[in-house]
Amino acid sequence: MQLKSLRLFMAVAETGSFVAASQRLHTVQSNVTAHIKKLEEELGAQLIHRNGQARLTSAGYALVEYATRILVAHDEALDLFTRDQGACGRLRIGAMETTMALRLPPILAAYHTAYPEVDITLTTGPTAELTELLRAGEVEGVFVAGRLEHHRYHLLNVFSEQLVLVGPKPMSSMPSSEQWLASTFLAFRQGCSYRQRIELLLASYGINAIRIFEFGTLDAMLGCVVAGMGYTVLPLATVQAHQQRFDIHYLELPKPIADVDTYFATTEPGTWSPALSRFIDTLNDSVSAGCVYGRAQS
Amino acid sequence: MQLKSLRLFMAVAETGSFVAASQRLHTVQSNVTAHIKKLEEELGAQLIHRNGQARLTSAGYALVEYATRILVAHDEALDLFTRDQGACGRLRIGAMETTMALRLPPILAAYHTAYPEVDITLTTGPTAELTELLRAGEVEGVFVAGRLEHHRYHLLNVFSEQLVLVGPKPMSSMPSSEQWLASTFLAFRQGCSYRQRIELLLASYGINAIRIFEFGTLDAMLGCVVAGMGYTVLPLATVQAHQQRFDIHYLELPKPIADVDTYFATTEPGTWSPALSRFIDTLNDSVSAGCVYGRAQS
DNA sequence: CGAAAGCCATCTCATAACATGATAGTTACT
DNA sequence: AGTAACTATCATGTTATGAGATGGCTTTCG
Repeated sequence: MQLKSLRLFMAVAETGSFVAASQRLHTVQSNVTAHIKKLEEELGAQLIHRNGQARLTSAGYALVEYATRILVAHDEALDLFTRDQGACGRLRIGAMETTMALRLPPILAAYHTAYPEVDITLTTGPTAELTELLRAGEVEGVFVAGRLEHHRYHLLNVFSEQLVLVGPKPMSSMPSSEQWLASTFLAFRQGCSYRQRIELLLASYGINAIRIFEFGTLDAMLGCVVAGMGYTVLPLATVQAHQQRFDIHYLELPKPIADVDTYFATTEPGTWSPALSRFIDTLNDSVSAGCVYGRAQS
Repeated sequence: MQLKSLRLFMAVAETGSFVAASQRLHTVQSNVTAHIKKLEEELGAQLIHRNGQARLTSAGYALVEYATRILVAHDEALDLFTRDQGACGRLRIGAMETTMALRLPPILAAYHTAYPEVDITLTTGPTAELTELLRAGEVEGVFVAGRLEHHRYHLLNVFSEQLVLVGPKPMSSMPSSEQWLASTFLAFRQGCSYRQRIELLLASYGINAIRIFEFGTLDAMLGCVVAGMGYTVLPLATVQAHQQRFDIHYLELPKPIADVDTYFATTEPGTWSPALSRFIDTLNDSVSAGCVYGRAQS
C-alpha cells in the first residue's frame, strides 16, 4: 500500500470521479485506475463502484476512515518539518541549577508562549551529567558552563557569568589558607564546572585538600552559607538575585577564573527537530551571542 | 514519503542499527541507507546519528511520533481487510418495519455480541425507500420483501413470510366487496411491498379504488385495526407476536399472494466491507436460506 | 431510438525508482 | 595499531510508475 494510492483513493471518494481525481492530483486518469486497482487487489475487495459515477462501496467506505487517519498524520509530519514556523512534540532540555533558576525562566516563557504545543522536559544537573545526557541522546540540548570537549557539538554562547566567592560575612580579600582549612567548600554534586573552578583557584593558593559538602539545590546551599558552614562559588547575577532572601556576601575573583561562559550545546544543526530549531531561534532572540563549534578531542 | 521508508526508519530506531533493521524487514543494508537518506532529504533534517551506533537525532525523535501514528493506522487497515474475522467501523442497514420488529433483534444481538466494535445504524422504511437508499450507497444492505428489480444486487433469501389479512374480528372468509368499500385499508406509507400485494388481491376481486390510510409504525397501525378502522395485511408471524397485546384476528390469504420472501439485498460480493461480510455470515448462520441474484432491468 | 459525450479499463512505451551485492570508508574496541 | 562491526557509495538488473492513445461501456440528450 502506498501513500500515493491512498491520496488518489480519497480524491476519487471526494470527487466521485477518476478523471476529476486525476486532475486534482495533477496526474492522468490511467494512473488513478492503476492505483485504485492495486489497492483493491491488496485489500481483496472492490473499493469503488464504477456504474456511471464512481461511488464508494461498503469496503471503500470502511477504508476511508483509515486512509484519513494515515493521511492526516502524514500531512502533519510534512507540515512540521517543511513549513517554517510551528513546532510540537517534546523538547528535552538540560541545564545547570544556577542557569535554570536565573536565566531560563524568561526564555522558557517566551518559547512556551510562541509554541504552546511543545511539551518541555527540563532536567537539572551538573555540567558533566548534562554532557552525558546529551551524548546519550536523552536530551536535545543542554546549558553548560564552558565548552564541551568530548564530541562534535554545536555550541551557542548564550550567557557570560562572573563567578564570585560567596560567604556569610563581608569579605575584603580572599580568605587565608587557615580560613579555608577551617571551613568547608559548598558545591553542587560531582561534575559541577563551578566547583572545578574553585579547585583550580585553591590549587593556585597551594591548597589541595579541602572539605567539600555537596548539594543538589541552590537554596539548600545558600542556607548553609548563611549558617556559616563555609564558602561557595556562584555567578554574580545569581548571588545578587538571592541577596534579598539570604544574608550572603561575595568577593570578586581574579578575572581569568571568574569569567565563565554558559553555552547551549546541541548536536549539529541539521539534526535538529523543528521544536529544537525554534528553541534555538528563541535563544538567539533572547541573547546576542556568538556561535562556535567544539571539536572532538581524545 | 513512503510507508516502506517509515517502516525501515522505525526498525532502525528500534534496533539501533541499519543492519539489524534490514534483517528484520528482510532486505539489504544498502536499502535501509537509501530509504533513510531519502526521508532525510524530504524532511530536510538528519534523522539518525551514525556515530558507531545508529541513534535517533532530535528530528528523528520528533518523527517517531508521526511514523507510529501512520503505521498503526496502516496496520489496522490491513488487519481489518486481510485477516479473517474481526470487523469494526460502521454498518448501515435498512429494514422494513415488520422485519425490524420481529426478525432482526436476535440477528442484531448475535452480530453485536460477536463484533462489538461495529457501530450499527438502522433505518426503517418501506421497500421502495430502502431500495433507493441502497442504490444511493447510504446503506450497505437492506431487508426487503420480494426481489429487487432495478440493479444487479446480491440477494440473500433470509425469511419466508406468509401474509394474512388482519382485521378487528374473526373472519371465516374474505370480506365482501361491500365490506371492503365500507372500510379502509391500513398500510405503511407508499412503497410498502405488502401494500402492493393487497392491491393486487383486491384487483383480482375487481376492486380498484379503496380508501388507504398510511402509517409509519406498526403499533399505530395495529391500534387502528383493533379500533375497527379497517383491514391490513401483515406477516403471520408478526400478527401472532402481537396477538397478546392487540385483539386482532387474521384470515389466511390464497397461496400465491400470501407467500412473500424477505431478502437481504446488498451490492455484489467483493464490494463488501469486513463489517458487512461478517453480518452476512451472521445472517447465514441464523437462517438456512438460498442465495440468488437479481438482474438489471430497464 | 440513435448519436454523442463522458467515463473508465487496457495497452504500450519510456523513464524513474528500487533492491541487490560488492566494495570502500568510517568508527569503536582491544 | 589492528580488528571487527557498521554504514555509505556504486554499478547493475529488475520492477514499478506515469503518460498517452485506444476501445468499451454507460448515460444523456435530441
